[in-house]
Amino acid sequence: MRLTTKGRYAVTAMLDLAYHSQKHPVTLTDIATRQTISLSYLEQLFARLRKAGMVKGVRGPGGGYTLSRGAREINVADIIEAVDEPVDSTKCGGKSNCHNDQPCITHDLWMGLSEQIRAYLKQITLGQLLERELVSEVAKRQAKLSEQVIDIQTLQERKTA
Amino acid sequence: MRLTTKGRYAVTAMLDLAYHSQKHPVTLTDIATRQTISLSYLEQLFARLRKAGMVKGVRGPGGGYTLSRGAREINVADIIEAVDEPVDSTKCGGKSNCHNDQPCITHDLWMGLSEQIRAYLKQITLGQLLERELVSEVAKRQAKLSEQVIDIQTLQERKTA
DNA sequence: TCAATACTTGACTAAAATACTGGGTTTATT
DNA sequence: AATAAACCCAGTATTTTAGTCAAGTATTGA
Repeated sequence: MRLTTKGRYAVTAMLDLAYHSQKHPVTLTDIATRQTISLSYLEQLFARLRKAGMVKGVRGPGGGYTLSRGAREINVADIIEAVDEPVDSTKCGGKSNCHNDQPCITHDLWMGLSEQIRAYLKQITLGQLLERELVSEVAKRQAKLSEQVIDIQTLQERKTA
Repeated sequence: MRLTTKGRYAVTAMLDLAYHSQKHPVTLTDIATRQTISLSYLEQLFARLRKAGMVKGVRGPGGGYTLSRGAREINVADIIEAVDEPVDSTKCGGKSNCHNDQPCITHDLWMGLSEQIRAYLKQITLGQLLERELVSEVAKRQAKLSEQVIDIQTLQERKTA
């Protein structure tokens, strides 16, 4: 899970879209001027968001983009993953030479942390952000999270086994 | 708060250091070979980490780097912020033209989210990662977090006031 | 002292990602 | 038909990443 300006652009644009596309589709030109993002860059981002099934394009005059689901069904992690290139970050992936090795331990530690962040962003939806329920909503789900979350200790034990 | 490969390198290297520098200082050459990171790149990263006061360099034969504090006193957010360029991400900063404006609302929404992530990573220390207490430790602090966390609603109200 | 060790600094560079420009084509509305 | 919009590419400037190279400086052990 990376967190770059690209992801920020995507989330910002999706927030703008969610906010304005209640009745009519919203054109990328509108979002571009409101959020001061270049139109063509938005086109690139929305091409990916469309492929990921998060937005629907409506062609022709009066067209634009709408969310393909409710704002409450779209979470931040999915938006970021849709526009970001999938990062391998494995560096040892399936290689057998990296076995019970030091690099792999710290690698697993990072992976576990990264997974935590992803799980965290997965709980936060556009709807929550717009409705400003973020704090309470997230707080409510934290108990659940601590059980769902990837168990690093298990990962470690698999490695040394 | 960005989350890039650069930050990952830094955290990985710091984990390696925390793990190995219990008795003697650890040379960057050792970390470089263990974690397969180029020595000179590590030098760049550790120059920043040293300036941030997170590590101490020990010169001369038998020298190397050690943590300047206990592993439990060093959190992941600080490591990442030490090596990453400070991202402005304001885009409207102190400009008065961005007042009660649409861009600023979504901007604030993103800032609030970003702050949440930072607060989250701030709770996670090298010590926890090494001791594999991550899941339970974090779970314990979640109740506190929900109160400390930045209140987006307040931010919004300041804006429209 | 002297030499080995290791940190420090800076300039430079290749590669990748980011952000953007500009040209189109297609589709649907009026 | 004219227009407004999505959609599609090819290219490109900028920035960041990750690394190389080279010439230092400081410290310690023998």
